[in-house]
Amino acid sequence: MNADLPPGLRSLWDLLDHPEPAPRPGLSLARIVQAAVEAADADGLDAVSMAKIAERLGYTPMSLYRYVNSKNELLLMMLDAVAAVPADLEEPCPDWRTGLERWCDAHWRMLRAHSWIVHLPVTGPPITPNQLAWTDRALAALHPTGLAEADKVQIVLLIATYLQATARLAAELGQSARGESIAAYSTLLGELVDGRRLPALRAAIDAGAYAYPGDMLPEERGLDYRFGLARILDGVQALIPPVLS
Amino acid sequence: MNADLPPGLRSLWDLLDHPEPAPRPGLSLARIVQAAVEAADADGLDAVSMAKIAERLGYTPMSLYRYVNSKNELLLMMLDAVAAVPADLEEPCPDWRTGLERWCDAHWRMLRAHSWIVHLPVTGPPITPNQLAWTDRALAALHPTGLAEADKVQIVLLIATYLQATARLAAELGQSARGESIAAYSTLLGELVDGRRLPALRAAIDAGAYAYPGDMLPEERGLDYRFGLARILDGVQALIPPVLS
DNA sequence: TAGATTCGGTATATGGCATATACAGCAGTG
DNA sequence: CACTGCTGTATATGCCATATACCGAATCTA
Repeated sequence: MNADLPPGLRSLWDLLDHPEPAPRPGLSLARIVQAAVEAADADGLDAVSMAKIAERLGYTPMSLYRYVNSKNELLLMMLDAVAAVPADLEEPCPDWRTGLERWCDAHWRMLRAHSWIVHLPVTGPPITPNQLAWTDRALAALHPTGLAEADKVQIVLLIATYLQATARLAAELGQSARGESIAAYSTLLGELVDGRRLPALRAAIDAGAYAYPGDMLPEERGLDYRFGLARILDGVQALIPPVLS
Repeated sequence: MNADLPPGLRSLWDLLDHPEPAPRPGLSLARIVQAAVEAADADGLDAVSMAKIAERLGYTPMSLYRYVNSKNELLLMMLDAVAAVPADLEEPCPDWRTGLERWCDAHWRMLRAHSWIVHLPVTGPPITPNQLAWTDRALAALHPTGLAEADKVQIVLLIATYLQATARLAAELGQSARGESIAAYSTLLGELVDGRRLPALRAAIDAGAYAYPGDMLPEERGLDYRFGLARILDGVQALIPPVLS
């Protein structure tokens, strides 16, 4: 509309529709990262492109490169911005198991609150400050076990990768709202699986191992990390030499 | 039936019952998938674009769309093409633990032989024929435990996600040849980590938990899945009610 | 056998993407 | 005054997936 408006009037009319261009106190790294995180939280990683973030801030795409060397770097900064370790994890817990469970709970909440994290293109091993802070807290939680440092590191790796992978699966299954998609998944499985070709899987399906009652909340639906975590922690327990009392 | 099968998968499952008609000269689905797998094996997923695969076959980019509905579908087919379950997993193993270890060994070999698998953009929960075949074999391996089907499913999920995540980490760390990059990683950690801020991590580093002796092969270097797997299996063991003899 | 239809492959174009390069205004500073 | 650096912009390159229209040949149909 307003296509043939004389050039001088154009800006006047534009001012009517968009009263204020925008109060722009200037670009900054923090504003860029914040805008990118907001976009990703709302619409997923696809909503994070240099052009879209710049537009959201009222600038041109190239302007972002004054503050960020590449999109990959921006993604890393988004991750770190979102991965602050909550304060209540700081207090040491005498019981290693509940300490680790608390750690997992906090970590899980973070992953689920920003589910784009699990879709980030992988650039390298964990190295951002907050990633290392999470590692540190988990190692601290394992301190009461008296295990060797190398073992503790492996265990933290095990737990962290497990949480991440489970969050990823949960994000995939839960992306259509309200578990609708998980129901579709289980019925789909039921149709596809041939009992002659895949007898064990067929038996599991028939036993209802994939059918979660409809009145469960998504978090209670087997997308939960708790079962797997319990197995892992049992395995860790078995590694700790029994205390002679 | 099969009402809601995603479009890409339909053909994958249909191929099971009606194998491909004839390998005539000219383009074919099999040739496309094969070329794409070769490209990915050699140069990673970045080498898989419609144009590049077409060029590798001596055709124009759009020609591929006669056989494949989208690139995503092609990626799914690549995955399934590469994920055949080896025959020696078919024989049942009376000892569930060694059965699962064999399963993991085979799965790990597949993941490491085609490390692009762990970088595939995630499209949904596992649903291709061969993915389900792997699940079936793992469930079968767990049969001697006598556990509930739902528990077995969770355990398989746990193990599979763990393997995948570990393979992903291994791919990242090992991408520059010969563990050079893992050495760089550990020295980098040593420089970054402040003992006041991250005491537990600092202690682990100082204890050498991240320093792998240079004469180890990459597979023995803590990028191994065996430690974590042993913990998981110990945890599974703890779930099995002891047999009264 | 004539006409229509289908099939395999192609040409071209659209819109998105990250980002290299060059440049314009403006701040301050000598 | 000229100079320098800082911030944001304009433009362009090359890659990407893919929609649409087309073309020749084979195959089917009347």
